[in-house]
Amino acid sequence: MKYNPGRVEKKWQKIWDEQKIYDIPGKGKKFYHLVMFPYPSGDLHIGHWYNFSPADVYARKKRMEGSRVFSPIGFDAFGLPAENAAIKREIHPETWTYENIERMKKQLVSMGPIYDWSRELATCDPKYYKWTQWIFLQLFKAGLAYRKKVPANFCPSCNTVLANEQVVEGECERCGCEVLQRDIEQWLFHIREYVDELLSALNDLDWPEKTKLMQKNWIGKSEGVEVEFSVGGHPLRVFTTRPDTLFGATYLVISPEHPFLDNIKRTQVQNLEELESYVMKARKKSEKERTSEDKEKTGVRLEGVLAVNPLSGEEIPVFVGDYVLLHYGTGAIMAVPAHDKRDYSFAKKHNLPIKRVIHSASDLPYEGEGDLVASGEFTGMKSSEAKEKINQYLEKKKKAEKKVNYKIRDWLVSRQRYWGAPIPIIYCKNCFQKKGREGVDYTIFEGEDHAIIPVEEKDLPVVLPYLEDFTPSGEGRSPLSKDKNFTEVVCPRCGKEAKRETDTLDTFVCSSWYYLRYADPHNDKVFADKKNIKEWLPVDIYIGGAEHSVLHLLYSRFITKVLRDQGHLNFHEPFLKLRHQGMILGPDGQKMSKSKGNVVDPDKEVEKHGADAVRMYLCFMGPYDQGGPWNPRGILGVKRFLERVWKIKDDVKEEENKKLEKIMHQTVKKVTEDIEELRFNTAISAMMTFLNEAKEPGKEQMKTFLVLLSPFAPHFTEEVWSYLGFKGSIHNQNWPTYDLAKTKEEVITLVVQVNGKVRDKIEISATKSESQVKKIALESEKTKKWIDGKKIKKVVIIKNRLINIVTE
RNA sequence: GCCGCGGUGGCGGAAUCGGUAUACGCGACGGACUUAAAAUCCGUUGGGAAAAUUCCCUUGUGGGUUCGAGUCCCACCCGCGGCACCA
Repeated sequence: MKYNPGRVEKKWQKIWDEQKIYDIPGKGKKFYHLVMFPYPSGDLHIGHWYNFSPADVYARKKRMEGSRVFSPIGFDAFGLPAENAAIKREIHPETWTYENIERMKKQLVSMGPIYDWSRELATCDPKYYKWTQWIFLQLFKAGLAYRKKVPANFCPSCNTVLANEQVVEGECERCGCEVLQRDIEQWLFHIREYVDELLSALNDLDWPEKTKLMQKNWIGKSEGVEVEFSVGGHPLRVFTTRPDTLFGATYLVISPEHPFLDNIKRTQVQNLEELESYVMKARKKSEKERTSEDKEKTGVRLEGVLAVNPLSGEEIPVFVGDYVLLHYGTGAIMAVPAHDKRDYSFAKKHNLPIKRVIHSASDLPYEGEGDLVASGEFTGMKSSEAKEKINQYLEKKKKAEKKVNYKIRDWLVSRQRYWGAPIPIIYCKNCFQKKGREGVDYTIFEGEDHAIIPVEEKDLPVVLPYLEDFTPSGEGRSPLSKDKNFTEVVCPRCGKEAKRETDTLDTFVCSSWYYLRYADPHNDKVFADKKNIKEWLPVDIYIGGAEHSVLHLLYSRFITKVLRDQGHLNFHEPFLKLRHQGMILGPDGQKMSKSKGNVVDPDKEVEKHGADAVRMYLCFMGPYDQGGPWNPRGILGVKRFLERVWKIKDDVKEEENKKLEKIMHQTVKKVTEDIEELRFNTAISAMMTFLNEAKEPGKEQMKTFLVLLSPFAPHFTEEVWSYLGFKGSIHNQNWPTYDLAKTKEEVITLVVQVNGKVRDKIEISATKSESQVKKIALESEKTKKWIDGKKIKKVVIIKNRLINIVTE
């Protein structure tokens, strides 16, 4: 009879659940095994399966090796798609989200994973986001959360702030209106405070080098100098990493938003109209447009304004150009067209002088270092020396200061949206009037000065009200601003009328600490009890997509460090070991998408072949971190493999099959090592090789083989296990061990090479000495033919593998 | 443009420290079983020459190091991912 996965899988899932066989045992070394929790977007797709099922193989093997494996799951449940679905399909975001969670849970169960459902969480649950809000308050109290005007994409027709994703080619995705950049008072986290540690601590992490490098580049530390120019009589600082090229600075460029412009605009700039229209235009462009390589670098010269180079005393023109960004460096640059390609193309376009100050044989622009030319008293020095000397010279004159700049910006955490955790802040006009600007945090809210009052911890959570109408409010405010019951509150400080913050938190805040909550998900006194944190954290292995290499992983590291500094945690890094899975492509080798019609539906595959076959095929198709195309026929290979195991269960003999002893030990070794390194594909091929040899296995051999297979095909192996009358659940067996001595071959194939070319292969005993090997090789008829009277120059012997005879 | 990763049969891929290239699987071809087909089982399967023993070629391209290179070095070509006027 053929194996019937549909019936068998459901049967065992029910039994495992009833008997709670995956409950964490009391003994053993703790092992926190984490997968990136899914966003409940609708259905579990094949990418989720690719993250979760090979990860589950790993967890199961660790468990059988005796670790207390903790493998929780939950849902990253706040976010924009819920709101979009709500508006499109007239279903409340909450209903939509929870319906999706229910469906996805069933699909997750169908994979047969060992998840501990008693610890399931969803970030949109008030019991969860109470602590997200609490974490916000910790940052606020530590001075790490602050308000600032930040430009946002704004659609003037919908009157709403748009996410980057909602801006399509500079237009609003809903109404097609041109999107503007508009400054809005928003909340930010001061992640820059932690950059040095975020950077240096990367070294100790067992993460892919690629991911570490991406974080490093994202932080983007660069050491340089701020140099003061005199512009129209006013001091203006520029940041440069190349003070050695100062003599080559032929103009300055200032960012269009730079407040410095106010100093000189009215009094000195002769082409004010041109300038203002340029600034207006620049404000419409997104940062991407401004900074795109293929777009021309635009700018407007400030007529009537000159800058004085502090080193050469030379007077040079000044431009406003949108390729200079306000938030990086000082928002102004000295342009050295001979030695910077962006300045070079700008200079070419505006016909500005290009002055070489670094000697090199190559064409301009030359961005490397070298000997200085045409640089006054610094001429002839090397770049490195000139940097020092020029710094010293300018520092003495108080015209320069060493500075470290970072590319990373502070973390913008407020969102003008409904489906998120409300920011636990109250704005009080009365408190501001009473205390004034001294001794109180204040901000502009609804156009007036207000004191910023954090919600009292005892009043958490600030519950997201159930709105019927969650369309944007207009004026770029969150839909929450329309609910007076929510916005109108009593100030916890003075007891007078006050207003609630209506922005919600970025979902990255919610997902930056969920791995802590799993340790103690039902606690309503603290975010997680210290004892539980100590029991499980930090995470021993974290498995998920490479698309989170920067944001999620960096934010989680930051929050961990903040909570540590507030005395709530005593470790430094949340994820000790990190691994990424690759991406599953459609059968055509393209990214899966509905429009291409190449989407693989895991539910259908499970129905056709069984969850075990899907799990195994995902493991087998290629290296885990590379992913690859789904081949609908490929899954038949692993399915046939399982069918063949199903057949040999009836050929199992009481006695051991001596012929299988060596390959058995080899297979145990290979599968054990490969799973540890997440090389699931080669682990499976080793089991296939074993099965190809294994006719009439002994009872113990069959047991061992089934246990090796059980992490991959948990339902199937449990069924065979029980069919053969073995006791208990296969999943509570110990992981098999092997004897290294018994994996060794007694007879090896000696490869005989003459001058590096294989000329013969001879079966010999592995115990032969080097001189015996040499004798055998030289006596071979096939070898003799190639040596044939030539003088032997050299013989190289690699033990138990190869001999290379080198002739004249 | 910069950074990172990769390029091996018809296809997915394997190959420890530089030591038998193409394991394992898919597909294809031939055979067994069957009235037939599916399923299953057995065999063949990198390319070329030859009746055959056998020989030559082959890991994107071209060079190099080495007794020996898929693996190391240099240059180039192609594909994928990330970042991007970052001064």
